[in-house]
Amino acid sequence: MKKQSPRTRRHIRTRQAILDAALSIVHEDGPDGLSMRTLADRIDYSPAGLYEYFGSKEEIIAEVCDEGHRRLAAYMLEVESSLSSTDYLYGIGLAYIRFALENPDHFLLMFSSPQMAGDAPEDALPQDSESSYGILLHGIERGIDAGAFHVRPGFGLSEMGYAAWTLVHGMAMLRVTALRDVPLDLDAADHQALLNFMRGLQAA
Amino acid sequence: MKKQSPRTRRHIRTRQAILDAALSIVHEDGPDGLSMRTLADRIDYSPAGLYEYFGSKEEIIAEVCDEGHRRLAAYMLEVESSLSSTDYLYGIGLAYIRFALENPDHFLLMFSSPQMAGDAPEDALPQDSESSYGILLHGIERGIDAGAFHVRPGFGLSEMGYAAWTLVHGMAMLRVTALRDVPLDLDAADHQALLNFMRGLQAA
DNA sequence: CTATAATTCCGAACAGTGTTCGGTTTTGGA
DNA sequence: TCCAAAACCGAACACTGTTCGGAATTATAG
Repeated sequence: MKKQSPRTRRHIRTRQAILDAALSIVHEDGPDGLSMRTLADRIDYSPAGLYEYFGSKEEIIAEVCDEGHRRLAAYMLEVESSLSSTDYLYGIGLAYIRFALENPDHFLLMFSSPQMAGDAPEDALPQDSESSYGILLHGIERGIDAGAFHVRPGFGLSEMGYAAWTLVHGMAMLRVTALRDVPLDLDAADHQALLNFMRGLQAA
Repeated sequence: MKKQSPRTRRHIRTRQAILDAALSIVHEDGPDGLSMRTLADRIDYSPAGLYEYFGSKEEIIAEVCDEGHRRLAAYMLEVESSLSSTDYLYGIGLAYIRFALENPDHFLLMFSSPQMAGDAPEDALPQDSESSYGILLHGIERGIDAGAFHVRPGFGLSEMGYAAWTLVHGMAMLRVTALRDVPLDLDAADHQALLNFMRGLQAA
């Protein structure tokens, strides 16, 4: 399992250049600005040449989405783990929303299409500690272990994680779609919604 | 303000036929199946003829989205208003999700694009009792008036409405995108998430 | 009833899209 | 050195939304 030949090395390099250019275009001009021709132009290739590296445009977009999920997870990993369990979970939620607000087109691309999203749902949601959902689950687990969150029949870690995910996802999604340009203090509203969520977790 | 001439009557009739056909195509083949040519074919028109009734494809889609919001509101209006305030609000949330699950493509079309959605956000969200959000607000107001939901500083009707909307929207959105085809009992998870939300509202 | 004007409708075309194919050049290994 | 594989591109195909010119239809005014 050594290094590859210079050819395959260039291959993966230009492959990455394609993905980088695709991501740039999405961030600059939105998903509609991403065409095989503009993409090829940016890296001085012919449109046909791209098909030497990807089977279709959808494949490229799928990889852009994967990168998005990695970055989303990175946002969530930035939260200080020294915080109290409630503050920590609160920070996780804010990080999710912040990623959406700072990368609206990327976020929309990741979660607007029925497929996308690297979900390998065998019989459960991805619990690996490097995926965004896994990090979220970890935050809740901390609260449970600390006795801050109250587990009850039918409402354990999984259900709490689902509830938290849907809440922050709904806030993020609405703020980049229907509530874009609404002149209200949605940060404050998010704050209150998260507090209310945790009140439910803490209730005896 | 009498009836119109037979010409304008035909005009609005074919106009409606276009919208009906567009909605059918979205439901049958998804948004990608909706092209000006397939749309024109279905009502025995030429593609160019459509531009006598709509300025662009986007205009047509915008009206399809408007119709979607009306139908979403209709789902929520079906909830028995004789229920207790908590059961009523619970039903409202389920109706929102049910609409998304039964009309995934239509729902995605309504909430995937940054613009869309008939949001006239002057300085607040639409509170009219015929919009989906207005109905949701009404459900929460009932709980407040009945003393079931506890108002606190910074967390009044508006904030509760926002929190409820984002929660059900997140559940609906994820279930038609990332969580599509996940073999889990998400209905049960939705149930628990809604219960947890209300626990927060009820907490003293 | 007859001109005239407005509306309705379509064929054809334009610029753009993703993708495929054939052929040419470049490269790596035997 | 020779050959095969990989890389790359020009041209084309089928599709998209949209525009334009003209023809057919319909309503209105004289």
